[in-house]
Amino acid sequence: MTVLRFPFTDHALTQRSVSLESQTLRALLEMRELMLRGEFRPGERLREVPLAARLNVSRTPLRLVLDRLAQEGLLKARPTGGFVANGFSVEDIRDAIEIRGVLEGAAARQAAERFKTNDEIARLRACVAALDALVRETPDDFEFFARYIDLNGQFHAMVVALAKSAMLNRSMEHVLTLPFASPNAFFLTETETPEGKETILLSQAHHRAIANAIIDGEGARAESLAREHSRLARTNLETALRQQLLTRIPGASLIKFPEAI
Amino acid sequence: MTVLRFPFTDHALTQRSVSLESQTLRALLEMRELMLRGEFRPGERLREVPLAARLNVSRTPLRLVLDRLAQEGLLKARPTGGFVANGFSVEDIRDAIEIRGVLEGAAARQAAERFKTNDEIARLRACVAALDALVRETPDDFEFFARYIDLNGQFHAMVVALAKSAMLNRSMEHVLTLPFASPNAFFLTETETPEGKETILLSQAHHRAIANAIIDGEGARAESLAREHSRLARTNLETALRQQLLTRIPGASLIKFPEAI
DNA sequence: CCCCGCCCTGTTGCATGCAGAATGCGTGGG
DNA sequence: CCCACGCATTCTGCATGCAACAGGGCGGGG
Repeated sequence: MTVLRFPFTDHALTQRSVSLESQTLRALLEMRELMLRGEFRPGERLREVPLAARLNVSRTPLRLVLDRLAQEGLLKARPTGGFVANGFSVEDIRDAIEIRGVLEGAAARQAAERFKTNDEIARLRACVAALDALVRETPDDFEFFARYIDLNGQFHAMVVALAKSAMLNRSMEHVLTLPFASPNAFFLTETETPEGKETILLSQAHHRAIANAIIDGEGARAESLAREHSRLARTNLETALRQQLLTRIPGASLIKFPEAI
Repeated sequence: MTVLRFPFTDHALTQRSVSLESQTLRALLEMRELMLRGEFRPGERLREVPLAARLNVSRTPLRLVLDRLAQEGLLKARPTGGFVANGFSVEDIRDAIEIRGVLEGAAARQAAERFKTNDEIARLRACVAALDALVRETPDDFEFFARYIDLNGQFHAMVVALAKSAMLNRSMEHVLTLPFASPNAFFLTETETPEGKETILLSQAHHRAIANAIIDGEGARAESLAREHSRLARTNLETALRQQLLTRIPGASLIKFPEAI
């Protein structure tokens, strides 16, 4: 998710001319970007006035954004007012992955149990086939990365969509607001470790099996497969921890370590 | 959750003298109350100026509240701006219960798997014992109702707390912002149907079994029990539907029926 | 030397005013 | 008669100013 950067950070020139979206949305996107880039240390207090100046918005939309980020979990509201950048422990990341696994498991089961049109099945198969073809090639260039991340994200989104549960969608979105809970969070660490390639192949085997279970209506199997699939992310987390690669995952700067960094 | 009501709805008298809390919090609580009481029909557009007048706040804190309620799912932001009261189908309620079940299942399993202090175990046992004693009495008065709702809520909260996962807590809270997903949502229908008493006893049997499984470290059992436990809410939902008792659950007015009400 | 309390500055919470955009209605044309 | 277009009236998004509050530092007392 790339975010538009503006070529100026200067004076209070009327932004109306360049802003194609609302101030609030612009500020929200840019603020998320700033946080995920690690512009704020965990625990750091965020002051509205300088932030507003930095984002080129007034305090009114900024406060909306801060409130929203607090709901998403990236910020924490202080009881006395104001906000603080939130930090996440490695345990938190494990737990977030666990919850994604649980929800994806539920999604896969419901997807298996509920009615699916031929078109939906075809698109699921197509997504898996595309991933199959991609991981067989393995040209480790940027094009490959982008395509894998796209297709992997599509697959996971498709499973949730096939569950046809607006409520599940809602919960899933909520979990995924935490960047390191995303199915793609550990892709970069996968490409940089010796066992990474293996992991990607295993991951794709999971995708195939999950899709088959869904198509065949095997709910219990779909669920346990999806859960196990999410454990790959956890394995990747441990590997990344061992190899000090954690800076490669999104939102890395928000991770609090017990001792030094 | 009773909400303070103010004895005046009149002119723009400076509220500073009577408001013990922030305007935003007051407006948030009152707005939730209004929605759950059915003051807005599903799909109805909410206009800021009259609402602000009604809640005796200015538009600035009100907009924070509306934005927040939209995140919680009670409102929906229109693409062109403004908000609309959200409606929920019976399917949505089923799905929300399902997700609560899935998350509570995960909580129960993690609670079983993770370390528990003697004190925590004692408090869990005490809660179950209190519920046991309560349901054995069965004096169907208001006092009983209040106590059951309190203890039942405590039990469910305790299971989540024992999972010791801030992330799970966060997800659970998010699901529970939908009133009909709460573990207590169907209590009133339970007290009004012939099979209700039976259901309460069965529910309590579940509580006992879940607690034992957690204490004994039987994760898989705890999970499947907790899931099955949530199915009681679904059964209650179907019963309530058959007997037209759906108006007794919180947020009833937000339910959209295919045909007439 | 340490702790408690007061004052002062910086910061947040909120109200309000303004400008631009949406929506609904009326009118005219097909 | 129906549809489309334009205008007027809201309504929302946002900036700004003000007042109260927090919290940090300094001074005085124990």
